[in-house]
Amino acid sequence: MENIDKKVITRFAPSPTGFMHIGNVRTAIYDWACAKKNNGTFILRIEDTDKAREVEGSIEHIIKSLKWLGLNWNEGPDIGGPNAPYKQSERLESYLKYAKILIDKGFAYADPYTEEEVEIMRKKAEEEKRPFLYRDHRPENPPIWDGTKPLRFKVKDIKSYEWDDLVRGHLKAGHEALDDFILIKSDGYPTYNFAHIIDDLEMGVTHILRGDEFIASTPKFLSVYDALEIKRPEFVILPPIMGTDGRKKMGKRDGAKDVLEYQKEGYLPEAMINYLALIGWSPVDEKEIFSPKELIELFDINNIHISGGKYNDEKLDWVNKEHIKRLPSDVLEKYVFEWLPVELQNKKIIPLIVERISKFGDIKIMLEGGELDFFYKDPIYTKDKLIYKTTTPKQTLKNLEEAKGALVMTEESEFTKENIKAILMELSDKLENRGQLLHPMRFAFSGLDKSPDPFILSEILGKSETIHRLDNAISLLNE
RNA sequence: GGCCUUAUCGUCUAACGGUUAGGACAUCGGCUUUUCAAGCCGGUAAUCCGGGUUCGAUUCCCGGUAGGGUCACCA
Repeated sequence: MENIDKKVITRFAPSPTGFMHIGNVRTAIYDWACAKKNNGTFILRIEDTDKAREVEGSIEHIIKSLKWLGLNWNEGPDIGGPNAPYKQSERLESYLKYAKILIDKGFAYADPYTEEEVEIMRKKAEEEKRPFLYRDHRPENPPIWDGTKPLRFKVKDIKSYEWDDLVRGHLKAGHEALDDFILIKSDGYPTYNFAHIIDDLEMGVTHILRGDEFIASTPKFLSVYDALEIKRPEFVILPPIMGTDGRKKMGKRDGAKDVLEYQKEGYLPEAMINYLALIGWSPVDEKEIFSPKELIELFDINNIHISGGKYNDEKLDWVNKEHIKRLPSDVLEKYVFEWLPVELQNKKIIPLIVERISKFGDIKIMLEGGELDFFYKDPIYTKDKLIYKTTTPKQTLKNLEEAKGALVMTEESEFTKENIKAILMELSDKLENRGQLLHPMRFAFSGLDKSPDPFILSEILGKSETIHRLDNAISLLNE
């Protein structure tokens, strides 16, 4: 409410340690939707302060993922902005500036110990079954900080912090959550705990959306805000996304895959956004299928859930299918044709494919199963396959010849599935069982146990090919 | 283990003290039908347990149980 006339500024701040998985993506979606909803600014910032864990090519990969999804940012490393640069490794001066302020205020000091020495103290505390706190070992007369030692924050006021989160409400932490943590590492790079605060301050970020793993370190952040005497942004804790199996939070280890894999499998970006938005948030009217544009309109931080949800790819498939159904025909055609060999790139077979897939990658499976072979080559099958269970070869032959006779009389321009259905239904209704005609027809066209109906098949094949395949079946029966 | 936190059908969720606890996915059944798919109709299925507060608790409070998070020179 205090931000009512203030512009909303959010940021998505991944570290370049690998690909984007659905957890990262959902955070980005909420950041994006939250900013867009309020006519605000959405910033992409790269948190590359851990050089050891950095993975080559990650930044490009992250940008590619976000672009595929259409989550466009207003400021970022690739496009710049008023608070450039947007990579933390290029913002070291800022961190140094605020580090000096903290030193001057007596809120920071050089850590004289080596990493190994601290580790020994930690182990000892562990053995004695008491929590390790660095501040219990705080040096009396720390050396002057020259940048070669870690710079630590000095907690002056050990207390239990309480604060308000826009999703979780009132939160609190024990005083042991407060410790003299490292602001700047011995390699000169800042830690997340420090860097994000400075960046958010300088970039004017109003809302920080992040996972619940940050609840425990929030008191550390608060103590920095206090020491710097700056106003903190709104905190928005997002519920975790659990993996399909088990109850563990979804991570790269268990099933969380690269979001670009979904692109490769033929999922629609708008479907990914739709489904992922729904894990941990839901609109007031229970609307389940929405476009990214509609999401922006519907989105409200107040409707973000508190507890976590499991990722479920069956529901993703359903959402994706719903989005495929809503695609304009020219866009749909473009997508489908990408997956088809040239000889199958025919508008007529699109509906037949679309009702059988939930993602475009399923087309590949149809192709491999030979489900679409009928379209460009004569089916191969044995005589007995033509005979419906309640009839004889002789009767089947008669039925097919009758049907052929009727279809031959049909004009090429009248060769639509509706007309064909009318003709064949009339004939088959006279029989003891419709299957006595319709089954051999279908088989003559497709040569498959499972296939679309003979009417649509016939329309797709066209008059001459239809007659040709009926002739093939008839001669097979005459053998 | 300490601290923090969460808890509605199998899954995602609605409910903001009073509902036959609603919807969606999945599942099952039916319709349609020559098979498959799609579509339409319908069914099964949930408030973790125990105490309070209240005329009345899914909802508020306490305890238990179970889950998650965190305790780095990672973010």
